[in-house]
Amino acid sequence: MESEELRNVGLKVTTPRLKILGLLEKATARHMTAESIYRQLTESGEVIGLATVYRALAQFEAAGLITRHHFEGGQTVYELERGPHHDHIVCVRCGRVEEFYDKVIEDRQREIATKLGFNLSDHALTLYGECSGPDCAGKKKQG
Amino acid sequence: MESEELRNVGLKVTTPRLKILGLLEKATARHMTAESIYRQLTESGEVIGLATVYRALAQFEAAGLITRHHFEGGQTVYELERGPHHDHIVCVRCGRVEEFYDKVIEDRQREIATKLGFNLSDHALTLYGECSGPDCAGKKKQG
DNA sequence: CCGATTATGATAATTATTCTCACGTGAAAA
DNA sequence: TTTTCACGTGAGAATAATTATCATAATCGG
Ligand SMILES: [Zn+2]
Ligand SMILES: [Zn+2]
Ligand SMILES: [Zn+2]
Ligand SMILES: [Zn+2]
Repeated sequence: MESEELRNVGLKVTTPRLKILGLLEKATARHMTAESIYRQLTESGEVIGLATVYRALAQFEAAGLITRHHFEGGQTVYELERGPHHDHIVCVRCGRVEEFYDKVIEDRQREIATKLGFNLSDHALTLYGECSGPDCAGKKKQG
Repeated sequence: MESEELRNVGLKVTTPRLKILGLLEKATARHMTAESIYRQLTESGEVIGLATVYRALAQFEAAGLITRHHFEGGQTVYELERGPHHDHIVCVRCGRVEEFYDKVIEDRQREIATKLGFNLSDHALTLYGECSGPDCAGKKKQG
């Protein structure tokens, strides 16, 4: 139950928090912006403030329930922190996001940080390119 | 001469552009924000508009003269595109930025993109951690 | 030097996010 | 249950970063 998740991290169980967590669970879109979360909830009849969405997301992130990513183009997305760590590759044409995990890269990062005298605490790796998905395949070389 | 650089990429040689390029050359700080560039120029007596700084930076980036990086904490920095590609490691405490290049990681990225059906065009890799520099060494565990 | 074109500075407008605050709610205690 | 009160919430104001507007000014080929 989502209520448990909230209690486990010391957050009161409130309707807005449950709605937001619930939305993120419905893997409809693993990566959502604060705005899209607000919009989806509002459009489905919920009465919620955008500020509440931002507040909840910040708390969830601090509690480790979700992760935030800054992609180019100014979009900041959030996703549930379920399963192991992974990084992203974003299609610069259609915006599709895929995930990947590469042990070699992860290990190298730690080595590099150590070599430079840093105590690695986090990292952000995002690849950008054109994908071959249905939304992109036919759009080559056109406006 | 910086004027050459501008002409080579098809940009008119203007005072603001020269001042900004010049500032970036004076490796005083390899990584600068639009605001810091504006401030330094203004404080040194130049009359320049912040909008002009943003415009010039965008044009320089489009022309490949400089590169832009989005770091956590909302800071967007620009740096001259001189020498080979590199990524960054940022100290989360003092903000110090170091650069590194790792062939293993660069190669893996390309392989990963290919495997996922993407035509890799760019990537952003930033490591975060605490450094052992002079500004940080003594600040452990204190506010 | 001249004029068409492009750039610039001041400032308004946008966008994304955070803050403020009066009011509402969760949950521990009575 | 009811009480209590710290904490959460919605609406909208306030910030911060970036972009757009526009009248004026500078660039540069002729
Ligand atoms: Zn990773
Ligand atoms: Zn993801
Ligand atoms: Zn790289
Ligand atoms: Zn440091």
